[in-house]
Amino acid sequence: MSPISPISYWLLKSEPDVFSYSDLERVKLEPWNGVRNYQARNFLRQMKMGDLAFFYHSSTKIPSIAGICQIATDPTPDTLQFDETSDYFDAKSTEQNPRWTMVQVAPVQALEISLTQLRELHGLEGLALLKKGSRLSVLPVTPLEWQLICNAARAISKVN
DNA sequence: GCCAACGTTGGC
DNA sequence: GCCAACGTTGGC
Repeated sequence: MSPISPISYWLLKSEPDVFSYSDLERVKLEPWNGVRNYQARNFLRQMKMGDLAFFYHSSTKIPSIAGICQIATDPTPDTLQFDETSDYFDAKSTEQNPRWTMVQVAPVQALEISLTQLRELHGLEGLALLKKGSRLSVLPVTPLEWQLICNAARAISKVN
């Protein structure tokens, strides 16, 4: 009776100096909070528990996808928006009408492919990550793009 | 460290 | 509602 909805795919950016994929493997579960951009927030709100995401390392020597993680919860209000001591506090947010959203993420597996290698693939022309000037920290990936990237990353890791 | 691109803020 | 000024992001 309950139709199984297909999972969706995403990409999450993180600066590895702040929080890396290996940090996620260590802690096992991490709240993806502090997102304060409406477009990124709207994507967070579309996530469902069980969705998969690439974990992308930005602002680092070799910007890369570093692993796959799973969206481990449905979206909930970002607790930091209510915390007056947090940099992410938002005085305009109320418990009744929260403005910002978070999910929790869990590691699935390490998977490496650099931004340069991604740019060399054909079929990623629509991927927001590769668009000039794109600064979105949470963005959707189509099933085709997902498969293409996973296949390419595995082919690369066999060569190395 | 530079700088292009983008988002936000605030005066008008 | 416009837009200049400013702050941030993130690749290079």
